[in-house]
Amino acid sequence: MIRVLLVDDDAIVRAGLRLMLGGAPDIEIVAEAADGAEVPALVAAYGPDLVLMDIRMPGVDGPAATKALRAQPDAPEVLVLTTFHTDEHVLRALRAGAAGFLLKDTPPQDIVTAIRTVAAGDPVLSPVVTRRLIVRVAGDSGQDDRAAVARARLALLAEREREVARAVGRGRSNAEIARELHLALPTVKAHVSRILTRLDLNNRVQIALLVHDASAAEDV
Amino acid sequence: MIRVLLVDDDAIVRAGLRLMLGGAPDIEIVAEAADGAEVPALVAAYGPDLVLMDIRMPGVDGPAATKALRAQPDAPEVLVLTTFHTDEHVLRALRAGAAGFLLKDTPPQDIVTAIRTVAAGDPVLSPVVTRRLIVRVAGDSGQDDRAAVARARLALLAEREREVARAVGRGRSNAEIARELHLALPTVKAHVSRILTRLDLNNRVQIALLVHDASAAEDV
DNA sequence: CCGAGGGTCGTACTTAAGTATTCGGTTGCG
DNA sequence: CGCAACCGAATACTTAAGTACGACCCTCGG
Repeated sequence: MIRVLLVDDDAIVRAGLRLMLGGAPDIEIVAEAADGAEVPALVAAYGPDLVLMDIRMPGVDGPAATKALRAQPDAPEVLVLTTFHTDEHVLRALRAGAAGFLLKDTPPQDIVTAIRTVAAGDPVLSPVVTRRLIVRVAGDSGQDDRAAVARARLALLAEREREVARAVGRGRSNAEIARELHLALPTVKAHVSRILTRLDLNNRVQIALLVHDASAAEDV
Repeated sequence: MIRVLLVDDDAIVRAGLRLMLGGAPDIEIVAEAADGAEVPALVAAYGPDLVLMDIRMPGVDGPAATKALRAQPDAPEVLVLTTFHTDEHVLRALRAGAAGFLLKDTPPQDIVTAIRTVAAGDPVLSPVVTRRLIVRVAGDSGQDDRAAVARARLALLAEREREVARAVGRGRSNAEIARELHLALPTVKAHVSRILTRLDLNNRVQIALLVHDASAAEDV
């Protein structure tokens, strides 16, 4: 039996969902809330397996409530069910730790399926949301290559040189680098100079950009 | 009727899929290929609605074939079906333009459903893949904030100053910027100097880093 | 109308960055 | 062993970056 906590400020929506989920024998709505602020107490009281959460609510909204929830150990899974699917909403919800993101126009049967999937620990996203995520990662095209190339280039440097390069990448001046790495100023200059010739760059800004590229985009 | 082209170097896998999809009355396998190189010709000849594509193949592999395909107008949708789901595989496939990415251990019924979904234009991802995508975008946590903060700071600058800042962000020297923006060197220096004081920075490298932060992470 | 802010440029100066060359010590390799 | 690399450092120099002031023009809002 999947124990569900329903969180939506609209009583009509809650009624609709109750009706919709009533047909599923393995799903039970154990409590309801109209505000994210009530969620922690209800979760503590009823220990639901899953929280069906709206995003837009007065007071504590969905993502905020989700974040608070998921910070706890063995928190229930959160399935966000909403009318709004702007980039901001999607991102906030997923970052808050939601395992699913469905639009309210999803067919009832699919919502039931999604609840089972999320309760089982698998993620579920509406097609629109999936498409955006794909576009987002695919939009990074070349990013990975850039990062790989940058890393390969930095690999050409000696250990100490890479340290200096990283410091340059943090926006440090030669003098600061000298202090940080316990070196004399001329030494730092020598390193920077050799980094520039080795990597065929013109100035420290380009070192900084290269270092940044190298540290970006780890892979999916 | 969904017309499918089957692409997999393993004849046994193709036989298995043929059997698996035989039960679906609305799905028809119109052709098969064992190599990505054959795909363009077969697509041209049979005009399938969907290509069920393996990733690892001798010669032209799945992502390469997908990329070639999707470059054409009204190309068929591509559903990648594979045993391997490393980050690299997933990314390459999605970037190549695949609309779906399923693992071969997906239950037959779900594969059939996925084919219908993808043929209808909606994306489909295996839970593992979905989870990675979520982790990836969620992993950017704070990135957005950094980007937003960076953009807000750049917004403090006048239009011309921002242009100079962007040039600095490209690793340009003052002299180069002067040439690019048709300015005198002193003017560029004046701009850079005012950017530094306004944004409370110490040197041009930090301007570059700020510009980079600002241009990162557009939003889903 | 006049001041504020943007944009441009100039001169003059200080400081930081980058180059060149040389040196000494260490470690690893053929 | 001898050579090559890495690491640290020095001196001396050139060039770029950054600061400080002053000046001019333009536009826009009080």
